[in-house]
Amino acid sequence: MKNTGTGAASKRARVPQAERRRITRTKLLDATIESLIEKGYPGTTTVEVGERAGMSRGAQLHHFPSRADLLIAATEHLTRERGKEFEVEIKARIAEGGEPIDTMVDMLWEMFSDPLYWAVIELMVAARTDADLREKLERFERGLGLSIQKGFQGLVGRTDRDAKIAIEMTLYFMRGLAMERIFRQNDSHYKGLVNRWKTQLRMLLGDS
Amino acid sequence: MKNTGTGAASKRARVPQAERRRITRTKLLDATIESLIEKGYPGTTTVEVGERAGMSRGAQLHHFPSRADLLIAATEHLTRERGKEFEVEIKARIAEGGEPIDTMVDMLWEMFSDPLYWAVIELMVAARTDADLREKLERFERGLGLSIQKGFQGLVGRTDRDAKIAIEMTLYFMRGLAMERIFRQNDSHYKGLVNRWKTQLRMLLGDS
DNA sequence: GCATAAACCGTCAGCTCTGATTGTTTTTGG
DNA sequence: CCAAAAACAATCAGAGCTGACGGTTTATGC
Repeated sequence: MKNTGTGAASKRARVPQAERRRITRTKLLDATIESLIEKGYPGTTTVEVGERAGMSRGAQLHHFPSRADLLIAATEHLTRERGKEFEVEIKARIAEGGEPIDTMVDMLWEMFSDPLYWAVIELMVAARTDADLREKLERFERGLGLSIQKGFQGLVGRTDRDAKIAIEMTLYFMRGLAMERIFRQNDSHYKGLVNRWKTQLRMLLGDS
Repeated sequence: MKNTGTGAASKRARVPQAERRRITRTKLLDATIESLIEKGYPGTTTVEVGERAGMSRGAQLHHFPSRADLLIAATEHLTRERGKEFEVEIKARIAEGGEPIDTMVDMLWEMFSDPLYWAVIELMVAARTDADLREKLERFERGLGLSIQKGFQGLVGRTDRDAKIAIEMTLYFMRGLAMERIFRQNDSHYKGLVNRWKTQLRMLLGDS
């Protein structure tokens, strides 16, 4: 679609390097996340990822020289994906007339119960015994945490310590709840607990 | 101390098979847990465990023919260790004059923040993508859950649904909080949150 | 005691995973 | 159009892990 430099007629659509690079890397990183979700951290081998991405060994190693590079890049990939999205989405929902705290809690639970979060958990547990990974993932966690805090502040207009802690506790509760889903897949039960949490959160915020 | 069958004098203390077996297996299982804590699930190889236990390859494979057998046995080991202990311990502490709910929450946090719980988490996450392991670990979780529920019921005399759910929520909160320790090792911060939870729990129980 | 079985030992073959290497195609800059 | 660089391809050697195997020691039942 875009002629750069050369004469008049561009016969076929050449894909620029930068774009090819981006596409291939994305394919590989998506495959990594997918594998983390389905096979877990130990099952996510370089071969497994390569096959999922339909990528040759050479191409893969060209972009990510080692398995560690791949996994670390995967967490950065997650960071980009889940980055600012939260603040925007929550504002949108409130604008549609949702009750702020209910909406907040519901959105968080959607996030924690999303299959994508399994990948985060796999990486998190692996990060415990892997300093490099831990450093990257901490960035992710902190970033997401801040985004959530801001989203919340923007919606109830409270920046005090108690409000912050209330959100923090909410996140911990959600994480613990999310992990229970390893054993039990009873969505309605979880939904019930999440609803109870709304009341809890209101109390934590000193509301009634 | 006990002569079985043979004549009168038992010259030297022969170690009976059953005892040897128990000792060796325990050594191997302890080494497995230890390795899970230090090296994580993927790092817990059969060689690693064998070395930690100071055990030959043959002996190891005699008792646990495969790595999966070892890991599954390790969760059963955990189950035995952490079995009934909770009910007893909590009663003891209350008897010493501890305020029931505070004591309960403190004890739970001690449990979740114990290094041993890292092993549980490693197994839990691995169990998500491993059906055999999941089945065994579910047994562990359920058993522990029941033990905690009973301990709690015995101490406040409530068996209603709300009380049960309050405890359940407490466990989820603790689990999520425990995982945060992968990134931050700020014990006093966690202690503060745990203390706040005590208030939460009282509210959940309809106390004031 | 003695045969049997269980616990224990050390080595090895087979497999898988990783990352290195060499070669080919495609894009870019001049 | 051409040289250089980047993307892609395929094969391969090395390392680590698993589980099998044959052999040794120690306890047990008769």
